Amino acid sequence: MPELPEVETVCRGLAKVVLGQRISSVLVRHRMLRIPVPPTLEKKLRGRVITHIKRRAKYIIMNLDNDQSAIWHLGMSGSMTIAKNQKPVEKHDHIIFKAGKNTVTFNDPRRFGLVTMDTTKHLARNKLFRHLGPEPLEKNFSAEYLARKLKGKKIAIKLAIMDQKTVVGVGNIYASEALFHAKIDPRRKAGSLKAPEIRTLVNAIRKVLRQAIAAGGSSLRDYVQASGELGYFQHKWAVYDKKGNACPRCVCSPEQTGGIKRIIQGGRATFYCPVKQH
DNA sequence: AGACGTACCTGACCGC
DNA sequence: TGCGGTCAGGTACGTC
Repeated sequence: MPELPEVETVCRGLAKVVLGQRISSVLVRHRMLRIPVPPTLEKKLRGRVITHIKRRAKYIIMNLDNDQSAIWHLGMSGSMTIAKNQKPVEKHDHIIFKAGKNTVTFNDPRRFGLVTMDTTKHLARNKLFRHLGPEPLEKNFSAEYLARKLKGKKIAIKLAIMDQKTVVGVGNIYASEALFHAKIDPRRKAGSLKAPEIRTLVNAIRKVLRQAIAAGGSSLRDYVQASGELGYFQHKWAVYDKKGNACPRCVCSPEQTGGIKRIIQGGRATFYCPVKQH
């Protein structure tokens, strides 16, 4: 599930509980994630206090009091769970650590996720972060920036905004959602967008991400009492996974037009309204 | 350089 | 019930 809003929600949930806490134990049950879990992970985490937790793109960064940082990524199927009392170990629980009185579990069936370590001051130069574009919710992701970035590009606009070098955090769901709100056809060549369309798109990306974060935040209130699983919240998509349906405020009849369309771009499903998006 | 395609991995679901 | 095929929210890398 994790795109930017989910990762942000996981980050906030973790911060609430483990920030300032000391890690007393670390168990790694499976070392072959997207990249191997560093052999020194346990040693570098155990006994350390978590001093900061933040998100960069879809990565979670935990700063420790030894100038080291743990870098987490949830991949396609990863999750983090917090429990006051350690629950039974489940299949695909790869990393389990205790911070203060809580136990945090990283579970990832497909193992596209990762955890690694780096020196905190070297983070920006880390291979995982070096090529990343701006954060979509920060000021440097502007219409002017995006126009410059898209200029002359022949790839479809949907693929362009999913490219983490263009802007980070926009995954397959929010790419479709943002383009729907901006009324832009996902198949358009990125370089063909006019300045006003780019401005609208920047605002639409911001809007769908902010709304999703807000939805996640509201589901966080009772997170420990509930399942303890962070970042998995109900959300209403306008077009994603809605093939054949009427889109919100639909002006056409889906019986005649076929409603929301599903196509494949770059091997991934794209959903859009052929009537509203041009 | 940019545009593609493919690979990594497990599980859920669907039709036969 | 079993089996094969397809699909899934991400990213890196190889090839043209």
